[in-house]
Amino acid sequence: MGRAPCCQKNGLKKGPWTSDEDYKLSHYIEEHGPGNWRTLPKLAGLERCGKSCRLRWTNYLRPDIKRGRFSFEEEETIIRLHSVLGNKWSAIAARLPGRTDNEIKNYWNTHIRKRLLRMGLDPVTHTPKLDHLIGSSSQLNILSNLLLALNQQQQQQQLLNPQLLSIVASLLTPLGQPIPQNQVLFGNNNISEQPQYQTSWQQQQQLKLHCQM
DNA sequence: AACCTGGTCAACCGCAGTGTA
DNA sequence: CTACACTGCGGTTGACCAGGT
Repeated sequence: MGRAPCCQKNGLKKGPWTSDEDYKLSHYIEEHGPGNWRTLPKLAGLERCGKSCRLRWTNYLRPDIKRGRFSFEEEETIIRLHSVLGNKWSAIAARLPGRTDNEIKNYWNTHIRKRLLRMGLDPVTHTPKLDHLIGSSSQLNILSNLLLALNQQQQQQQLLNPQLLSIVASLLTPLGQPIPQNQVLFGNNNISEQPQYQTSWQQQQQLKLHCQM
């Protein structure tokens, strides 16, 4: 339970790695394996702490690391897994061969997070940001996004709040025309074909309340 | 050309979990 | 049971770069 001893004591090097250090580290690990990270730097002739070496190896030098841009499929996988796992970057990385948790975390924070925000989705909950929802002119788009998110969750066999579902269903129902639940939940393509939607203030408040839960 | 701003990402920091003496 | 060592993880930082003014 104790804290790891501070690794920067006694003049150990910090900051960006040189190609010489990279060579020493990867050469040593290829010959001996990582073994004990604490003793590795000394044995490999590096003036770094073990923690720094481990990070450099796992995030950069490991031979099975896939570099370059994330594919569309990878991006979709990250979004889907994040909606289930949250900020469990290592768990997400475990399902994306060749990608590191650090890389995924960076990609999330710099690309995906912003994209979701632009779409009016909360990057934490993957549900519509209700600040946008209330009084927004693009209410229908946001509700569609919510449906999409719910649909994804359902496909992943997650537990859904039935009350939330019924609220969303009612929000998307044309005035005085109840529509079958299946159509709402699985007929995303039909959303744009619905003639007219009205959302009452009470419905919005209800939804807000449920989404905050 | 110089400066500013925002995006990107490698690396660091600190905490928590686990193993062991 | 306790203390310590080691490892792993998530959040944050800061250097670097490109594009805009």
